Formats: sequence, C-alpha cells, structure tokens
Amino acid sequence: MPAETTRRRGAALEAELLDAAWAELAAVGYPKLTMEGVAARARTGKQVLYRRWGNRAEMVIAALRHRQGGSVADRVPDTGSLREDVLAVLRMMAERQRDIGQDVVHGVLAEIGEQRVEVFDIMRDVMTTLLERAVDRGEIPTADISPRIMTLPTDLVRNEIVMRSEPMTEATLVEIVDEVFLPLVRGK
Amino acid sequence: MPAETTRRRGAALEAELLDAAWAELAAVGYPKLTMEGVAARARTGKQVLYRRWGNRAEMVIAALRHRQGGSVADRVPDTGSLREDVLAVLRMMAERQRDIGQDVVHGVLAEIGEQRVEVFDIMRDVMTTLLERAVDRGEIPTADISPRIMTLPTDLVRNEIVMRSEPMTEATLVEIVDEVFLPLVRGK
Amino acid sequence: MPAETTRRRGAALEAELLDAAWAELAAVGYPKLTMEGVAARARTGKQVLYRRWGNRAEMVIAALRHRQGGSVADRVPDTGSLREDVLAVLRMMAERQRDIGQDVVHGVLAEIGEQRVEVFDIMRDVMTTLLERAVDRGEIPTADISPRIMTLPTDLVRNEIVMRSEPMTEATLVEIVDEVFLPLVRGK
Amino acid sequence: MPAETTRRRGAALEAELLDAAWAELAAVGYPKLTMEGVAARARTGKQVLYRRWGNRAEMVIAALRHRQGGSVADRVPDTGSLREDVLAVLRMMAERQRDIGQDVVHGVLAEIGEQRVEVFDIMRDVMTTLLERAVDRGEIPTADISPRIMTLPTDLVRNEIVMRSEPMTEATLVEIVDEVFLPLVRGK
DNA sequence: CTCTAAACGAGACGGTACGTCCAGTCTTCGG
DNA sequence: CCGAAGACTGGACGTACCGTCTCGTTTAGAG
Repeated sequence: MPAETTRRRGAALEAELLDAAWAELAAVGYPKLTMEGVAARARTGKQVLYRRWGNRAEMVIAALRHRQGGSVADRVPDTGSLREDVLAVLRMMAERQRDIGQDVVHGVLAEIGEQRVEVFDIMRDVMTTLLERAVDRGEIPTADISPRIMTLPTDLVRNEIVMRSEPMTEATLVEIVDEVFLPLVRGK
Repeated sequence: MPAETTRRRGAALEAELLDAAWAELAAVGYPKLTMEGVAARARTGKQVLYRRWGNRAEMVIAALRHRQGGSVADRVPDTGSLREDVLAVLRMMAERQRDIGQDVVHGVLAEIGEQRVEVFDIMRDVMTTLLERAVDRGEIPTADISPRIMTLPTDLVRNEIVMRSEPMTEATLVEIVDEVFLPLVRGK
Repeated sequence: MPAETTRRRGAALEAELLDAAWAELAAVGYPKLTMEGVAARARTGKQVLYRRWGNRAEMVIAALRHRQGGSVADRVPDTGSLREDVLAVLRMMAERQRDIGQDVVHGVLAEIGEQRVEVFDIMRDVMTTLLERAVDRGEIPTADISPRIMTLPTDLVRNEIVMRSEPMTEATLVEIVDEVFLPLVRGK
Repeated sequence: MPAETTRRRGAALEAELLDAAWAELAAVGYPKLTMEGVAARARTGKQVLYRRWGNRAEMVIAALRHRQGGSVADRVPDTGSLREDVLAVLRMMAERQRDIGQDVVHGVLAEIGEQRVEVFDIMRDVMTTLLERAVDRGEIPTADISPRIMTLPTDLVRNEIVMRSEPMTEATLVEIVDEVFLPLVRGK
C-alpha cells in the first residue's frame, strides 16, 4: 500500500470540503446535491460537514463565497463615469450568475428562510458611493435620490437572474442603464 | 357500517385532490409538503396523484391555479386612468403573493426548470392593453414604449415578491408607479 | 380503423385467457406472473380473470390443466408388466414436471392452502389398479399392500420434483422402482 | 424525558431483528409477512433489514436458524439401536416442521431459487453415521447401502411435510421406519 | 515527551419519502 | 348481462438520503 498522506484537518480540510461541494454542484446540479455525495467526493464522513454547516444551503453558500472571494462591496468600480460604474456593477452581478447557475440560485433561495434582505443594503451602499462620486465629478446635480431608484438597476438585473433561463446579455445591461436608470437620475 | 358514498372519479376527484394539496400547503408549508401527505389527506393513493402530475411542483402549480381561478390576463382592469389601472394590476400580484406565501414561490421556482418566461409575455400583453387605452383617452402621447419599460412595474413587484420576506405595502406599489413608471412613460 | 372482429365470449374467451396465462408463465416465470400481465396479454381487463378464478394460483392451475389435458388417472398404463407400468406412471409425472417447471410447482403449492392431499388418493387408486393387474397376471402374490408402500414410488418422485433443481433422469426412476419399490412388493 | 437506551448495533440488534421476524411470522403468517411489518415490530427501518438479507426468504431462513439453533448434523442421536436412532432423527424433523408451519416451508421454497439440495447431503451424512454405528454394534451386516435407500426415511418425511396439511403423527414415523426402511436395510 | 482531548474517516442506525408495481374493486360504455 | 377498458383505494416494494450516533484512529497541543 502507498504511504498515506497525513490526515487532513482544520482550514486545509475545510477548503477541500468546499471544493468538493463546488465540484459536486457542477457535476449533478443543486437539486441532486446531497450531503452524502459531497462527503464521498471529499473522502470523509457526513459528520465533518455537519460540524461546520447546519444544512445543505449553508454549505453551498459557503462554497460559493469560497469560490468567488469577496462581495461586490469590496470591489466598487471607479471608472470616472457614472454610466460605466453602474454597468461595471451590473456586469459583476451577471458574471456571478453565469458562474453559479440558476438552479443553485433558486435552490438556495428556497432553503434559506431569511437574511435575503441584506443584499439590498449592500447594493444601496454601493450605489450611494457611485452617485456621490458622480456628484463630485459634476455629472449629476445631486445624490439625494430615492432608495427605490438607487437600487433600480440591481433590482432589475436580479429579476432577470431569477426569472430568465438564459444568461444575460450585455445589451440587456445597457438597456437597463440607458433607458431606465440614467433618465430617472438625470431627472426632467 | 355507514353507507359508503360512491367512489370518486374524474374531475370531481381532481378538485378534491387539489383542495387537499392546498390544505396541506397551508398546514405544513411547501418544504414539508409531500406527495404522501397530500394523498393521505385526500384519502387516496399516491398513484392517483402521479397519474395527473409528474412531480410536486406541477401539482402545486395546478393547486394554485385551481384556487386562484384565471390569470391576470383574464381580468385586465379598466378604471379610466392609467395610474389606477397599473396600480390595480400590481395589487392583484401583491394579493396573490400574500395568498400563496413566499416559500411556495421559491420552492416552485426551484423545481420547475423552464416555462418561467411566459409570465413576462402575459404581463407585457396586459400592459400593452393598458397603454393603448391611455393613448385613446389622451393621457399619454404614444404607446410605442420599449418592452423593458412596459414590464418595469411588474418586474419590480416580482423582485419584491421574490426577495422580501414581509408582504408588500400599498406604499411600495404607489412608489413604483409614481416614482419610476409614470415619469418614464410621460417622458420629457 | 380495422374492422373489429366480434367480441369474444364464453369458452372461446376462456381458452384464450388460459393460453395467455401459460404464455405469460413461460415469459416471466411464476414469481413475476401478475394478473395485470395476463390481462394485458389477453387484451382484456382484470375483472374478466377475477370473474373466473379467485386468485393467481387458481388461474395457473386451470392453465396447467388446460394445457396438459386429463390427469394421470385417465391414462393408467397397461403394458403387461408391473415394473413397466410403474415406470410409465413415474415418467408421466417427470414429464409434467419438466413441462411445468419447478418455480411454478412451489409457487402454486405456496398459494393454495389445502386440497394438496387429493393427489395422494389419485395416486393410490392408480397404483391399486396396477397391482391388481399384476396379481391377475401372477406377477406378485397379493395386492394387499400397505398404502405407504403403494404410494412410495410416486412419493419419492414428488420429493425429487420438489427438492431438486435439475429435471429428473430416467436412471433415477429406474432406481426408485428396482431398488426400493419392487423389493418391498415382492417381499421376502 | 426517559433516559434513552443506547442505540442498538451489531449482533445484539441482529438478534432482535430475527426475533421480530419470528414474531411477525407467528402473528400474520408467511404470505402476509412484509419487510415493513418486521421493521416496524423491531422499531427500526427497512434498510437495516436489507443491509443484512437481500429479501424476505433470506431473512426468514435466518430467523428459523436463529430460533432453532444448530442443524440436525450437530445433534446426531446415539441410542444404541438403529431403529431408535433413525426414529430420533425423524422426530427432530417432524418437530421442526410443527414449529415452523407449512406455509413457511412452501413460501421459502418458492422464493429461494437454489441451495435446496444441500439438505440431502446433510441427511446422507447423518444416516451414514448411524449405519456405521449399527454395523459396529453388529446390528446389520454392512453399511454399504445405496444413497437412495439411505435418505429414504428423511425423503419420505420431507414429502409428508411438504404435502400434508396436518402435522405428522408418531405412527407415520414408525411406519416409515418399520415397513420401509428396516426391511430394505436388513435385506432379504 | 507523554498524555489527553478533539477531530477525522468510516459507516451503521432510526426514520421519512420517494416513485413504482400490483391487488382487488368499481364504474362507464358498447354490443 | 357481459366484455373491454381503465380508474380507484390501498399496501408494499426496494432505494436514497436525512441527521445522529458510535467506533477506532490520528493529531495537535497542554503539562
């Protein structure tokens, strides 16, 4: 028999677990993802998973974070143009969506009861930053814009993610920004 | 023994099955809804359910339709004012949401793969009707409006339904119409 | 549509049902024989079967009789030699066994509760006839032989049928007659 | 809450499973014995049964063995008389039959395809032992007796078990030994 | 450096539901 | 009334996972 590598523990093990979860997700899709499948892929027992995450959804969310690094809030774009900034944010959302896949989105949404709302706050904060910079640059007169309008682009993109099967196109993003968001922000 | 009622069949049975599904949904919620539970409540076997609907989601959708009657398209409002018409549509959506519950929405979305998109077409048709009437009344200059803007109110309401835990308020609906939709439609 | 032949009835239908049962038996074996399968093969409904036979075993027994014609009692051999007569009876038993198959034997035995015993009486009667003829021919001194010994050959063959997987050989039958039965009958 | 007993495992659990199977057999009979019923009686899940035995028949056989301890081969009688030895063996067989019940015998025979034959070998070995002892005692001249005759008594008892509904009487056993077996063994 | 507590790997356990098959009965319609 | 067709109530099948528990083995870190 080959000399076994040493037994995995702690953070190193955790990383492998999340990789296994991600691989399983890619292999069988969210609806068929099982704790047993992930444990088997990671060559360990279910207890090791349950020690860390209470259920499938928590584990998958952790796997997504593990794969995608920080949130949008950590990479607020600053291109010098409000239009480009907003487009950059929307592109990040769309890209994540492509990476994750729609069934995962729905599955996770269905299994976590709450804490969905935090996403709104994050996006509102990001947009506030973008608008303040635009005011500083003189692009728009004021950043005092209703929260509803502020989160309009991200809300619409989220709606596309949730409802459309096919991945979003660049044209869709441009349309949202040019036909809806900018006219409202520029007022009149 | 009591005189048995005659054995149920066809449409009469089907209605009882859907009632049972709805009752079960109310009793245990979507995540804990099982075919066995529904069959037990309807005092029949699982085969009778599977003969009609291939899976849980299909059955639940049928139950929702059975309970809610026709779609929005069958009851297009006509109040004499574009603002009130659109608000009426949004109120119908919100009311359905309250009736159905969020976990059902997510559960069903997660389990049906496709056919999500048809909802868009329905809503676009409804909105087209409303706008044409508004043009006829002279409220707005033209009904030639981009599809994106046409479905804006319903898209936003749908986003609220999917993402917010609490039921929607009337204020939210008014905000969507007055701050977003009408300014864009009236345009410059 | 093709011109339908007139609907089957009575004995003609019954014969087709039994043929279908036999064909199904050959196709899937007794353990997998189902009333539904037979009904489908005969292109009719289950009720038609249940109207005639109360359960699977009854139907199969009827099918066996239908295929095999009369019982051993109807074809008592008369070769002019006791040894050959008995061998002829055993060969008939063995041949039926080959035709029917062992799993059918066990299946039917398991599902009929009683009336197994009648077989003993039939065989005892047949053997009585054979022995009386042998006495008449002067082969043996007396036909006054214990029932136990009379049914010995058939009992042993039945034991082989029930317990052995492979079909019986001629040698086995000869052994039973020459080593066991004849010595006891000829007595001291 | 009551102090839970620790979860059952391994051999202790297995013994309880087999007891439950036996109890279920006594309660409902073989034809109505179900894996679900046994599992319920043993307060466990079906998987625990299927992990050990692939089907109903295997489980029942294990239950019989569990209840009846070793085979006949482990308790070869030695009374000092061939007649009594053989009778003792037959009585053991008859007793087991009474304990087990006929429907179980048929049910098991119907569901196991093979391995029926091993019973023959066991009995032939036992009888060989008995006969050798008889030769040593000078009861009979030689133990060189055809296998057919050696297994004659057990074959006949088995035939009775399989074909007769009522339990066997002592008289039947005596008849088999005195009228059939001993005359053949003692030869002329 | 030894001892101990915790984590790991493996898998059995008690349990729920799955989706399917079949039994046996009932209903409807056509001949 | 009976045949043909098929739907109904009901029960069990064998499988898949759930989340928990138990076992023996490593491994890190405290004394």
